[in-house]
Amino acid sequence: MNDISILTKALQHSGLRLTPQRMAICELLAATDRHPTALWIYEQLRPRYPSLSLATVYHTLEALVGLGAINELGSAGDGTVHYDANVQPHINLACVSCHRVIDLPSEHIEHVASEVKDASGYRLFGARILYYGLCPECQAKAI
Amino acid sequence: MNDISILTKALQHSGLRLTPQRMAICELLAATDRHPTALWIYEQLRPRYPSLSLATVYHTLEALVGLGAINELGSAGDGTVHYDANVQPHINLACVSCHRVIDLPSEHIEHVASEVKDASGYRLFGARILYYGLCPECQAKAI
DNA sequence: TCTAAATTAGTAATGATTATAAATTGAAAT
DNA sequence: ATTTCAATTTATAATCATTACTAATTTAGA
Ligand SMILES: [Mn+2]
Ligand SMILES: [Mn+2]
Ligand SMILES: [Zn+2]
Ligand SMILES: [Zn+2]
Repeated sequence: MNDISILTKALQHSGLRLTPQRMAICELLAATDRHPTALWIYEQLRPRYPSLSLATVYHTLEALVGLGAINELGSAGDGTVHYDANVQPHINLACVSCHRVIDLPSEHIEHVASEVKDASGYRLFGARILYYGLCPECQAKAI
Repeated sequence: MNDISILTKALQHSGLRLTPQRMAICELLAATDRHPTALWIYEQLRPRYPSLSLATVYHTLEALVGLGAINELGSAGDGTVHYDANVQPHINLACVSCHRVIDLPSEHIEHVASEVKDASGYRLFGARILYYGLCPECQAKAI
């Protein structure tokens, strides 16, 4: 869904090695429109990389967040951190019942992003633009 | 900084009792422009309420989040959840070094909020509009 | 090939949060 | 006023996502 080279180049440019494990994590992050957790990534890759460690997944995600290559969205009602490989300004919608996170494109949020970049004085690493509630499916179930 | 009656009325209207502990937590939330954690609230109130339990603080915050009376912003680089009693649309800036969260008013984000409310199809509880990075003071220290 | 630093894997430790259960409170109903 | 009963609080234990640690492995460069 996103460009894997953004992720891999971020790692390489910062002097970090592009190991097979990191490459696989970047591939997965770039290919999915989900907003994965460390555990989900680990479980997806385990069949192909049986020796992969969950600690490696956490380390890689931490590195990518520090480089601004992915965003750390936080919990979706499930107590675990969700990540977003799409760092283009957009809105995320989290359902606190089914714990899914989806995207909602928005022109307004692009203005917000440049507003913050220009006026905050902060050195920005990432953004957490997320509304939480009940998705239409889970609303229907709840009735 | 905010209106305490919004918080207390939310509790009462939902059938929850307005106990002294809950009242004190709401007062603190409404009075501060910090974005407190459960532990900070607990430590602030302990002198006045020596018997207060940290569990009660967590329960009250959970209830207020469920009612949409406060927002759950997530971590500011410190691994603990920060809350925001100001649910009016605005931008939050978190410093991952000093773990402070400040507000940045924005007209654009108000448009985003109504956009999401009208077009998402979600029943919304709250928002997490937060940019993270290094504040000007921590940038200066880092040099 | 040799060397040293980076990385990984495996496991232990941490600590924020949640669960549990007994004690307390408080709003009715009698 | 007393009783009743559910809600709430407190204290403590349990959970579990994440981080820390260490030995083994990999890899880039000399
Ligand atoms: Mn997204
Ligand atoms: Mn705020
Ligand atoms: Zn849902
Ligand atoms: Zn700072």
